[in-house]
Amino acid sequence: MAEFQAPVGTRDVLPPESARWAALVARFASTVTRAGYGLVVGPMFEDVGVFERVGESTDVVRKEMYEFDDKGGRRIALRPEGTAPVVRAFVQHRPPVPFKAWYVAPNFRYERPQAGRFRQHHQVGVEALGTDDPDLDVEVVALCWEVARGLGLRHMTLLLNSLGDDACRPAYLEQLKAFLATKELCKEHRDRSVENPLRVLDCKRDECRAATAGAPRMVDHLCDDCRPHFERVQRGLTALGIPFEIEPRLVRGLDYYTRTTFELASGALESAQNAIGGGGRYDKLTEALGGPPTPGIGFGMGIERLLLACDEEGVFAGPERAVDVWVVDTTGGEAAGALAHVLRDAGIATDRSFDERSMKAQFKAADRSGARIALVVGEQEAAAGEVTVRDLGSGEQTTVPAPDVVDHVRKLLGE
RNA sequence: GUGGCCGUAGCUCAGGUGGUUAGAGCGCCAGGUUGUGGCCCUGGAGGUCGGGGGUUCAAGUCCCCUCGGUCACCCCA
Repeated sequence: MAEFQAPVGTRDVLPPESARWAALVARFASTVTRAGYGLVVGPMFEDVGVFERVGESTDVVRKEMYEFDDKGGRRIALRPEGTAPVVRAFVQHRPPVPFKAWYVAPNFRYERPQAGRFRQHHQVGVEALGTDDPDLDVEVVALCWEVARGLGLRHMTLLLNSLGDDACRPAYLEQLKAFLATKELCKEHRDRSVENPLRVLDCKRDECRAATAGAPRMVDHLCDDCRPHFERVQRGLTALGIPFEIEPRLVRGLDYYTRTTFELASGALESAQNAIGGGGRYDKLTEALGGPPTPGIGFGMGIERLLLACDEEGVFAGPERAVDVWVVDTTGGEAAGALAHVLRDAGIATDRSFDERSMKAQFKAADRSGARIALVVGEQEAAAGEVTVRDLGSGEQTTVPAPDVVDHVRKLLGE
């Protein structure tokens, strides 16, 4: 047991697993970039207020934040979620709308780790601000769906709901509150139900589950703005061939959501944590952070959970090899250095052995690396100014003049 | 925050009722093959038995504490 280990709830992602990680991020970036989303890079810690402002009654903010005072006495929190920082940046810089951004960043939540849950986890996500056009909802939800589909995931359920807006939600909340007042709730929500009755719908405990069985549903009380908005989102998704289920209990963990909320659940994950992505519309968030009224919508997807789901479904294995070519040099190693440099300069992924190991050892290393080709520089080749090119799959090899090596390798690699 | 299970080589694990120098497989290194990988054979390196305390003539093995891992509840990616 090493003296120092990664802190509780964190882990190290090393090669070769990290290559899969990088490939996932690249895939995500490609998908959303093609839809006009630009990368936003920001701090991974913020003034505590950025998060407090957006979710006072949520677990994430109430009891899971990593908070501390920095040396200047500022109250800091490691970001527990991705939306508030992007919205804070939007309010600070006021970029032209629609502002469509994507990110990849770590999130921190002080929870007990378990399968698919960490204290530091990583999310890729998008945020789009500046319009409440339901077509944007469709675009954003579709991106989330397509990213997962693109990885090869098939066993997924898209849950959809609408939480209404300022026009219809207050009246609904009163109804819900009145309904819940006659029920026995779990100890957690006995008091909190007044503060935020929606939370009760989300509670998994038996008491609350039973109490909310016949509760009024927000989707049945949407106003004349929200109802057609929600209907258009559904029509749009249907038109794109994206299947979804209306889930009236879907509240999500953060308070800022309005209208559309959604969650992508994996049917392949057997653990309790099966949400691989989630998000929704947050039309009041910019104002809460001191900005001009600006509607927005976004989602986040958990990289760890996406990869877990991929494991379960046996898809998205990641890159097979790290390099295509391995240089074997028994003349001291300088020739390997020179040859590797030339190949790398030509865009061919190349590695080599160090420490003047035996030819046998170098070939073993070549084999283990997964390289398809070994280049051999021994005494004979060095003397003749040649290089032996060996196909590690078939075992066939030929010796060519050193200047022709790159061309030969390219041909063998099928480029 | 609460609870279950588990901590022996880099990894996966053996080590009845406590008793001599703690083992295996895989991996790693070297040799068999003084210019060649995958298969095979041989050898080698590698362990504060998570840590601390206690019981005992004697603790990997029993007791306590602690740290860590894992799974679950709540909630979430």
